[in-house]
Amino acid sequence: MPPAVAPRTLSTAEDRRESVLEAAVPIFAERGLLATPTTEVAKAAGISHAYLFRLFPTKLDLAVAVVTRCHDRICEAFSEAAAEARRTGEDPRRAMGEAYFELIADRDVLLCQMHSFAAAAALPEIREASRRGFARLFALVEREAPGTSEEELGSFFATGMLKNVVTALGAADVEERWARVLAAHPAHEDSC
Amino acid sequence: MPPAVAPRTLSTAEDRRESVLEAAVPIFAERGLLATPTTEVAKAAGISHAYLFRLFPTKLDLAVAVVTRCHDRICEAFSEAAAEARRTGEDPRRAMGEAYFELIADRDVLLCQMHSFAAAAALPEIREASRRGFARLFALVEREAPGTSEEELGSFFATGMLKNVVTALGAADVEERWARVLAAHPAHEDSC
DNA sequence: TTGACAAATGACTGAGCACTCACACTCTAT
DNA sequence: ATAGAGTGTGAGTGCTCAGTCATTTGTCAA
Repeated sequence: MPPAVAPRTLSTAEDRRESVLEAAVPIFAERGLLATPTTEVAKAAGISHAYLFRLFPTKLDLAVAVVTRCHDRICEAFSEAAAEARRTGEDPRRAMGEAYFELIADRDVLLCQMHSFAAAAALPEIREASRRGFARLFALVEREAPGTSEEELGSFFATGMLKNVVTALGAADVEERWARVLAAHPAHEDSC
Repeated sequence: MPPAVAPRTLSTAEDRRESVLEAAVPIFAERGLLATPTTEVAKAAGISHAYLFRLFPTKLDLAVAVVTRCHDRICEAFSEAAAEARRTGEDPRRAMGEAYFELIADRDVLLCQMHSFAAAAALPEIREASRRGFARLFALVEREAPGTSEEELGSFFATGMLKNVVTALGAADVEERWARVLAAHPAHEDSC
């Protein structure tokens, strides 16, 4: 609503879109961006299938919104962790890493993100959304942890991507050497 | 072929399965394990849809075979690179990293792998196949690059997972700082 | 030749799915 | 009251797709 004319409450349609996204994230996480039926999203959001398409004209529009929402959540978690670290004098980079690990523990955000990366190659709209998300995240880390070298930034994101896979595979439940070693990484927790 | 009984040529059905897998990898790479229609796989493999289901009883069976095939390819590339490095006196770990980077350049194997990781959470059969693949790969690296510390193993695989995402997002085509920095990682190329 | 078995297919089926349309209902401003 | 805009839905429509079945074709041994 660009003009300041309306002093009234938020548009209900906008609220609906919000709650639909909230409901959609775990569903897309399960089956992926293409294989998730919109009927299930509508059911989970408690609205009719027809109305879902009034709110999001196509399934792809919905998928893009879901991916963007996931990146929003990660950015949010990083910001909060960094602010907290600044307050307590902790290392902000490490705080963000830990916040990420906590965030992906519930797997919904994690899996949406992984599905979006995998689908990015085939769907330009998803690719753009994923790139935007990564760019925002990268800028945020650089801003909140100033003085981090390019080398360290690379390691930071590499570790995050490994955590993604390790979590998606449920390595914590596997009693094998590869799972133990990779789940424990990084073990050092200081510079080299 | 475990028993030495049959001195005759390979079963033709087995050959077909091979060529179907070969054709299926790029197709699953595009749309993912769930959203790829079996009709397209059959068409690409040059067989009827009906016969596809004789060769692979369900779509999930086919998907598991495709995932396994991708891990086979990676293992193969690693083995060859390590053997070559042993011959020339190069660092085998670095050789394997480079071989991986070359392998995923064509994206088919890469994308199948990423789709499988994302789908692993929801599909137990895919999860098992992915874990098996990761386990094989890990063991291979440990065997071919003996003396590698757990820390280094973690970094090795973390870098690989970052390369996956960077490649899937086509970061090489993006003129932004995040893309440049992450695509360049790791820049050091020696121990710390 | 024939019998037997494996390879292979065309033509279905039944379910699910993205998306639409005509039609309510519910506000609020006049 | 009532018009008009926005919220919301039931009932489709036409298509796609996983999986099946009856049948044909190819191969080879006796």
